[in-house]
Amino acid sequence: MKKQIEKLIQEALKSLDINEVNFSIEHPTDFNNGDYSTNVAMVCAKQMKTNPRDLAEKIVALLQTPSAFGISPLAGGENTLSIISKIQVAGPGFINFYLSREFFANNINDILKQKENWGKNKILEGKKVMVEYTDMNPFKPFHIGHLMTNAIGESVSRIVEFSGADTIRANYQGDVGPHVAKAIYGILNSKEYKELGFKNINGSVSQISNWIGGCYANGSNLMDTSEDIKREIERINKAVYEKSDEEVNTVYEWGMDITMRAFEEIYKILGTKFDRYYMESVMAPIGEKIVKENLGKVFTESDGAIVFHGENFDKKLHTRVFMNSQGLPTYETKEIGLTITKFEKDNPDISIITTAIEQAEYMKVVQKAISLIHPDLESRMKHITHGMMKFAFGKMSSRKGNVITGQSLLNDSISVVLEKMKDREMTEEEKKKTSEIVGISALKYSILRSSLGSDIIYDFEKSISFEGDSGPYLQYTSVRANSIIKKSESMKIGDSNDIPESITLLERYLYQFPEVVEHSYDKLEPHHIATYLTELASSFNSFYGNTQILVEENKYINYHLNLIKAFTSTMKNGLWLLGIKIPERM
RNA sequence: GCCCUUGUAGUUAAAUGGAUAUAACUGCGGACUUCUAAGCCGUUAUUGCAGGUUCGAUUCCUGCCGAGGGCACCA
Repeated sequence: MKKQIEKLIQEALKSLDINEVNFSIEHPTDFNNGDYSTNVAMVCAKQMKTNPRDLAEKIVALLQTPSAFGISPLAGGENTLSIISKIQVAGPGFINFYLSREFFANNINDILKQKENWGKNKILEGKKVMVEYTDMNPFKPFHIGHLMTNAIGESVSRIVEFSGADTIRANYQGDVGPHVAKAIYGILNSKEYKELGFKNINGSVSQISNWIGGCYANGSNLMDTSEDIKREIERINKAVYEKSDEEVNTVYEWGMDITMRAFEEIYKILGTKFDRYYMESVMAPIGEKIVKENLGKVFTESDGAIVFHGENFDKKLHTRVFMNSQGLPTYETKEIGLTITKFEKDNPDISIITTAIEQAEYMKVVQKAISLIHPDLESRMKHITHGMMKFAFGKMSSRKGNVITGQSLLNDSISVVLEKMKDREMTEEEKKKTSEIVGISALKYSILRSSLGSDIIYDFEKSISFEGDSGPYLQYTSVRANSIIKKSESMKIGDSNDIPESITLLERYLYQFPEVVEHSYDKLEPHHIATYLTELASSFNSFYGNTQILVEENKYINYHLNLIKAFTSTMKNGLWLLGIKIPERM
């Protein structure tokens, strides 16, 4: 559509002897100003030494008459042209295009035909895209920061998938390192373990996993209190690497298994299924080899360590250590091992990593080092960063134990939903299932509704909403629409195909869905979809509130039902992109 | 000190350089009693400050102020 309008204007410009101008075609914020609008007259006015309105009038005249370039938009030519009903000059010189009744009616049929493919594009057709997100650390709790990365990463994966790519979801886990040693120290010195060993540690996988998270916090805190404990944790750390202590090995295996299973339970609730799991301990030697091979070329020795002087290649970068002076690989080196592994094994066309913003500068340096070794990878690595989740009263730290776990937040959200549903006539089973779907959507939406840059100050009352601009609002609207369709199936409905003359706001939003998906991919920002769906749902609710659909007097009933079906298709696809499911009832 | 991100109604957010800055929450007021009221309708703006570029700036550039993050052996 946009391209067709652009072509028309290009033709008109050519006949005015204007070439190579960058003009834009966009949707006016106010629908009174048409469905599409272009600023071309303002852009060219100076060059043509005329005022924008006069030029705009001239262009419109060309567009409206069969002309030298042989297209007559209003004459109903082959493809385009019965779709535009009016072209008008307005404001400082905008040319506004109004789409025709016919266009909107055809669009609804189109949506019904395309169903689950409605909104997809082919930008990434034939390409392979890897998206890494969530990046859990075994032995540490799944907290709300991970919830954030997961919601964003999953949505980005789905947007990429909708754009035609073969999508691979990846998760990178810190299976070794000081945090593991601290947790193991905490476990070994817990009352429960000391008395009866593992026999004394009961509960569900997630409960035990929480308990391990507590042990980690204890271990961290104790480390600061005595040199002996610090030395003991260092010993455990070494033992984990070398697998040299039998008791440590046993606790390690047990803890890894439990925490990884607990994560898997949460991924399942959240709707994520990873295709690849990478472990830090495996990536370390791979990265180490690469760093050593490029010593003297990319990396340099300094004070006994191996470093990369980023500032020598880009003054905005800085120096980072890749191998410390004891000869051990740092996180930077592991990142290199990870990146190279990804490209060697899966060879994605694009590799996207999603993390909090604190990793931004670090990642730039590491990616620079990698692209010096493999220049062809530079344009294929993308890093998406998002703000951090914070408490109103300071930074959250799993080391201090003041974290809100993902699970407890989910539970809070779900119980709010249950409270709202207490008077609904549903089985307990259905209530439970529904409250889970709705509770998660409230959380996900609160994360995905805003652009990725800024921090989110976490406040359950304020940030998790169930009304208005919220996930449940979108679900509720879909449920209401579905229930009309369901009811209509058991009714006798005439076969009138009348189409109302006036065009609803709902229709003016519907056809824009594929454009929004494309834009969202282009920016790699899911919030454009969230914003759009809220506008779309709001336009549906207005329509719903002002129109009685399933009544005999409604002569447009078939058209309305198709419109509603087109709406529910769009909502379903759009919410899928946000990782949100729609319940049967709520 | 240098670098990155960020600053929009009382609050939380939106706005590929466009027209009268868009919503939600809160407050106040209202309608229907019908397909789910988690809904609908009405009612509030010096875009942190000062310059610049532009026909046009919340958006781009410069400086200042505030918030968060990063800058050598943590992950």
